[in-house]
Amino acid sequence: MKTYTLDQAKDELIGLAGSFERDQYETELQLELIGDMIQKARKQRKLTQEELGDLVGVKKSQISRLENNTGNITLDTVLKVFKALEAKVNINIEMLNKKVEVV
Amino acid sequence: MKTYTLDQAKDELIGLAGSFERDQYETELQLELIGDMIQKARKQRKLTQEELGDLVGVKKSQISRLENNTGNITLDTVLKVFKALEAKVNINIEMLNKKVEVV
DNA sequence: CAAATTGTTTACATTTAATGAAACTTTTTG
DNA sequence: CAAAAAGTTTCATTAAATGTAAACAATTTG
Repeated sequence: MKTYTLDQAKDELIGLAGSFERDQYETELQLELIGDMIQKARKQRKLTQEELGDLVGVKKSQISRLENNTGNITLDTVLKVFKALEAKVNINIEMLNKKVEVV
Repeated sequence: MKTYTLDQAKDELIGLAGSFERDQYETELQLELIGDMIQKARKQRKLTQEELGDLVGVKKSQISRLENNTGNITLDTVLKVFKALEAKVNINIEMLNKKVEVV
């Protein structure tokens, strides 16, 4: 596998490895985690990288790169991949410390 | 302003325009909406595009492009901008129709 | 209304994401 | 273990994101 940080996150966010108690993964958006979420979703679908690649319309090598957080993925790519995985992507923006001027 | 679709979304997702009842915006991730979320957050902070640009480290023209959904933003940029806006970005992946093979 | 501020668009350069092909590595299977 | 399958990495190319500056346009203000 890869780094420990990812595994920690996975355990915490997705439940124990191997179990499918949840079908919804939520976390703070981080570049390093998006690839992992792709991989997790792909494995849940029991697809190989090549199969997912076929669904998305790219080669398996590209899927590998996306999963391994090479570079800096674009939103378009995120959406394409999760659409192929029949997953819905939600985003949530939380404003911190309400410094809003009350005019 | 821009298109009606965005306004509809805003009304539905963020509450009536002008009111700040919510400080959290959540929606299905769409390329066309991310720019709007940036703009909404920026305005909530009472910042001009130039000021936000300074915080992020880019020119105001770039902020404009991001808000107007020119192109296809990268996750890195998404994170940079919302960090400057002191906002937390959460992402949520929801697996649809559980086609998971039960091995 | 005129000036100032704010936001948009364009032109051009630079960087980088996306991608395929093929070699290479790792894992799985029989 | 050997073959097959799955995954990773390298090399090269293309397209697009990003950056800056400057010209424009729109909005706000006095």
